[in-house]
Amino acid sequence: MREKVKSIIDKYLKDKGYSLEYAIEYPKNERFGDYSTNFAMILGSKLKKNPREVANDFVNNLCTDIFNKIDIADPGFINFYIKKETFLKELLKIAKNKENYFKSKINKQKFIQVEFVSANPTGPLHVGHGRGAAIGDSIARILKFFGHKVEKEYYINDAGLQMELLGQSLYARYKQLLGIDDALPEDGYKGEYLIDIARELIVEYGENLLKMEESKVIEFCKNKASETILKDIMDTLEKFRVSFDKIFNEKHLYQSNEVEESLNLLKEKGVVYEKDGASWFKSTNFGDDKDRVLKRKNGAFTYFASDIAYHRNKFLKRGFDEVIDIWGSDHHGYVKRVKSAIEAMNIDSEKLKVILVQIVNLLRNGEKISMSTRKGEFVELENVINEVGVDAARFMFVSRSIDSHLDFDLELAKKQSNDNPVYYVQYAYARINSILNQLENETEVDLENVLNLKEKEEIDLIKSLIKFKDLLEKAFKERDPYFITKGLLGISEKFHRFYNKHKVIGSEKNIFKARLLLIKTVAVSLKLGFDLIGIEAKKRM
RNA sequence: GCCCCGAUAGCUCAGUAGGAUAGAGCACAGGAUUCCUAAUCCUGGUGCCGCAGGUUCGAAUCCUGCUCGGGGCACCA
Repeated sequence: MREKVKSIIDKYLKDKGYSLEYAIEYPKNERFGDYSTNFAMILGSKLKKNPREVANDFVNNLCTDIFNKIDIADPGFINFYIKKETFLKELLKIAKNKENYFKSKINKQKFIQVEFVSANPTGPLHVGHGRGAAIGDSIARILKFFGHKVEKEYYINDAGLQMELLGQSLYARYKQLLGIDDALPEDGYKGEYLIDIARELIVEYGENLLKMEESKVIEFCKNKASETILKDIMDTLEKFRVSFDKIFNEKHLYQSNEVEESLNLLKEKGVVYEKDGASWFKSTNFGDDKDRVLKRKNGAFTYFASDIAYHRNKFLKRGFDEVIDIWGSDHHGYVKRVKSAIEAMNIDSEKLKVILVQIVNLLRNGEKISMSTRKGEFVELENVINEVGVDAARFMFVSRSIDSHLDFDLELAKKQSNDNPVYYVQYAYARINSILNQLENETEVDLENVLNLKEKEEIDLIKSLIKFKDLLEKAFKERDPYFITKGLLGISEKFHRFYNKHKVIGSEKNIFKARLLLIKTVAVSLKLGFDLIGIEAKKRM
């Protein structure tokens, strides 16, 4: 619909030989029509002409019948009032095309990777990971819906010091349980979960591990701990309806020699130099604050080095057209250097989109829950899911724009009332199904029937569906599922209003048919939105 | 010290590539159900858009400086 209006304006501009950028918006106030544009003001100032004159010329040259009226308002807005019939025809179009109505065309299919969560298997996931998971998974669903080829990936840094510490920590716990006095390494992992794993070791192996060579047993503990924890992480994610196409290990980049190759590639490009016994990447050439170390004095590669290899692998080995990395906002200092490295390898850094997810504050009845490790249990994603349910959690996580802090109140997420937006939208869907359950056969509906819709609540509801299409497109283009929740709330609000004022069952036959079509179409639209953010379309509540 | 993000109603947030009287939910008060689920709907008002300048027909939005909050500035991951 919006495109229709836009194409009319574009055609006018083209005929006149102008090209300019302008806005078409939904006016905040209903009395300014259904759509409004500022192009006359922009063109007016360009041509040094009165915007009203420009607007008048546009209106006088118009030939289309989709509008009821067109107003020119000060200081030069053009307000379009769309005919009721135009909306009703649009409703038929949605009803006919179902989900496909909401898909706008893409120029070409791209092969896109979405990499998210990527938490090291050194401990359970916390709520911050949960937000990243909900966002990443939803983005992948949205991209797929619009026709792109998508691969979801989880990256594990299993080559570094952290995993070593994990192994040592587990071994220490194991010894402690056997009554041997041993302290956790400094900066070791203190969580309870390692004690549980240590117990499993005792059940399986008794005291036998003590007989092994120290380096071997730590290696063994490292693998045991990471495998166990990774499995727990994946279980939690599965429960959260998040799955991955691939788990990628940092180790692989060393085994396949890709870290070395990447370093050589950068050397060939002349952006690596030696200083103080270390190898440095000249990232300042690409706008970074300072140069970064790739290979340390002690001969070990930095995490950054393997990350360069990883991104080279994504673009050059696997050929993604676009890569979306979803990181916690505390990693933002990292963006510049990774992009620098990508550019140094002659890859268009625009192809890498790093999405930084803002932090989550977990609240209970408005009180902030401490994030300290002592109370660590509370902030575990697993516990949150168990407490409030997957639907509420996923909805909450994507219900604010990504770069906005999120206050997540556990009590609110559980409330079964209109405070809670999750139930508000799900309830709308359930109400529709409750009506449909009481009916038997499908009825054929045509324009003739639909023309019977004339109540304000009916037209408003249709408008909310049309707007949903714009919001989906926005979610797609901005790569932010937040806009879907916005659309779902909009449709639900209009539906509840309609429902309270008008009957479907028992209304006059033609009206009944038309309303039935209307609510079925609403159900299809809601269902689509639910699917895209991974929440359940409940038929009863 | 340098860099990034934020600051909008009592609270949580929108504000769509500068536009019309700055919006929504919650909270608060009152009302609606003989009838498709009241987890719903209707009616009420609230703002130095952090501060100060600038750009222009027009700024919450763009520019500059400042204040406050969060985060980042390793041969850690």
